[in-house]
Amino acid sequence: MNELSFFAADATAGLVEGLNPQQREAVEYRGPALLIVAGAGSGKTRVLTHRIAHLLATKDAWPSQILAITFTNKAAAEMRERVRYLLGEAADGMWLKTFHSACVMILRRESGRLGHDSNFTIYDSGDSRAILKRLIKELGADIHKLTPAGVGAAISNAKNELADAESYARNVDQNDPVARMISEIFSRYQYELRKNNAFDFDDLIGETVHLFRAFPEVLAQYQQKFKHILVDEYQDTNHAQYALIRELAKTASLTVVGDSDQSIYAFRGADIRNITEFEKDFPGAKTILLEQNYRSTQNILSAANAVISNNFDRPAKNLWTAAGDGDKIVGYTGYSSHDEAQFIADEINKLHSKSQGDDAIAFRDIAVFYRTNSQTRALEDIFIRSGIPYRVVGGTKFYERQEIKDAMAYLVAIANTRDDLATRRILNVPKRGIGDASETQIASYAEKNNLSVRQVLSHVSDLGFGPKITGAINQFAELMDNLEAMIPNENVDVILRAVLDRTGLLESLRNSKDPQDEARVENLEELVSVAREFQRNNPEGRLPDFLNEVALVAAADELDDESGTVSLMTLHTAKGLEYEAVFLTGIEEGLLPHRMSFITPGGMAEERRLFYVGITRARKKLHLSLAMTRTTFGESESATPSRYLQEIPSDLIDWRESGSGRGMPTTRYRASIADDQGYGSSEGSSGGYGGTPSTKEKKVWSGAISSVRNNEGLQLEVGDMIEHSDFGKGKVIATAGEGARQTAEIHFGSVGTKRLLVKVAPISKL
DNA sequence: GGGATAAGGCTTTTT
DNA sequence: GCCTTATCCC
Repeated sequence: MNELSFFAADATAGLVEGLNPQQREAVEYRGPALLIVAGAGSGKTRVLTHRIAHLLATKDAWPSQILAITFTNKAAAEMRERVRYLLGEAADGMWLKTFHSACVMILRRESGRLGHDSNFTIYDSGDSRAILKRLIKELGADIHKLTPAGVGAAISNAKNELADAESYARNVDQNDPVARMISEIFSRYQYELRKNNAFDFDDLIGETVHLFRAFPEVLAQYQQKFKHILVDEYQDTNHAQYALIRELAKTASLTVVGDSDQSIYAFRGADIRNITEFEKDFPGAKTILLEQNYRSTQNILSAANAVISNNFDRPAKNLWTAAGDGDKIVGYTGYSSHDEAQFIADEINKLHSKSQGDDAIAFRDIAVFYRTNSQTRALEDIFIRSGIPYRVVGGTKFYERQEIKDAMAYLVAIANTRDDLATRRILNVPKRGIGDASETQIASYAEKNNLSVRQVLSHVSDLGFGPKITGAINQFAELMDNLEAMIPNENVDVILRAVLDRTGLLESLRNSKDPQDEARVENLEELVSVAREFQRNNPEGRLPDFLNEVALVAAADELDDESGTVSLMTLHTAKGLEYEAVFLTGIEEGLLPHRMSFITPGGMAEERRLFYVGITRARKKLHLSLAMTRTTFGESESATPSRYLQEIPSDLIDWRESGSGRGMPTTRYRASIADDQGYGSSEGSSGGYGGTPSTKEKKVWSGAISSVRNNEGLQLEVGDMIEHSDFGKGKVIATAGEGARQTAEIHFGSVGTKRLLVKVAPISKL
């Protein structure tokens, strides 16, 4: 149906054509507050885009008066595209952004009031961790067993609750030395951010709220601007985001869309009460339920409903579909994660094969989900071997690669000269003879004289370095000045090119013997294309704009709909997406639910929602798989099926036989977990399968699957001949210790004599 | 200053 | 099993 033609006939009728009554009401309703409870697959994106288009078509709002918040940049771009299609023209001036990018926009304009320059840097978690690591070391906080990740989480949680370092300190038990240490680190961390002219992810939201509260005239400006505010995935907003919306929506009409059953970001501060208590929060709010699912077959929905109904304390809700039952869900239990992966690869090949005729599913319509990123290893191994084209979405991200971070650090350092973190990162990259000692000296001079590291570079004569180092520093300072001078006039890709060429970054990689460096060169070329692409899309964009965009890319943003590859991603990344065929992997106790959730209040319910999100991503084919043994830490441990599996009515699942002839969790196993709803009480319960594979079978598998370097059991004696993967043949001349701790002194001829830990050394006995 | 090697630590999920 | 750090040596 061509919605455009309806629009031509009547400005608004076409916008509700083909919608069900609830959807239609959600599009047409006008009032101060509207909550759209949108079950999985109930067409909420459609409703949201049609509502925006409807607001514009009825002249209830100008584009510039609309603020719509989505979870990812990709969702925002998609929504803009769809609104444009519906209206037949671009709705320019509309703010269609993520929370973070909307806040960046505001902060860039108003940063002066907060003591920042408008060219501030956005620190990602890696940057934060680097600062925290240094502070922990400086303060000797490691004696309290404080880790950068741990302190970072504490600070992040505080910021999500809108606490700053001072208020955090006030609320801390002063008799608790650990708590006092954390609040000290918090305060110094915040000082570092300010000094470097930087915000971390949480600050983007929190500081915007603080800005609005400290400067009512600024808030008033934005309140006047936005007449309609729409927020997607409202169940995953945290307190800071809630407060932001609350401030802005005081004078505007607010629409929120969400589903409390899909709230999966509690660990990031998401507060499910934001949505469950919306009606209390905004008296007179209208609530509309979307319960008809247009995505999945009945079997898939029934499984999803059955699972989620085990969460108590949730508003009753039942998704239904007019589509038929469809195929049964396929279950599979493998010996090992590699066996599981092999099953998935085989199934994917079947689904994709031409023998399926018109039902053949394209690779891009197939997705594999998992709980933790480390699960990709086995999947990738097997997919490569099976020749299945795949793409890992998220995970070790492009921008987290060392060479990319180095190149980006140059760009950041010239865009924001106050950013010492960036400047210090590249001071000696590539190697130019400014080592650790010199760097520390420069940094402490900066600290003493209240200068940025960059400024110190031009005081080099005061530092008393020898001529060699002085020369290197001067050269570096001049290079940075020249690059910086390019910013106002040159395109981003040109500046990046100059960074790569003039700093010697590319050259040092090209001359390197490390084979990995070849890939790094390619990655840097890829970065240049990214910059070029950015410049094409944003002809007016300057370097700081590019840095913004790059800092805020989300995992799901990388998805390329056109690619002919299977997508691999975490369950968290999968939120909001849908596929013809879905594989849910590692449905085991300890993985889903994850063992960390056993000790987290509400963890079991949140993990169940995660499972629910995964199930509801599937349109036609759903596969649930697990492994009997899983390798963590290189140790192979036996795994038990997830308690969530037995929440699915057994007639919905067709358990395929595994290699052992035992495909499904047995009755005995089921009985053992049947009444287990507590937190973690099943850990250690041995239930297991009708019988775990024999030791022999296990050995065969672990041998077949891995290139594990583990010489356990290998005992060496003086006089033995061995071969080492790097040093070649050698002769044992002495040994010490026993078992796993045995060491051996081995003479390798011309290479010399080495002392090695027998268990882990890459050696074999001849 | 810089490279190589071995010991130690660690994994939940992300903007 | 993989990544970061500590230590040794050139």
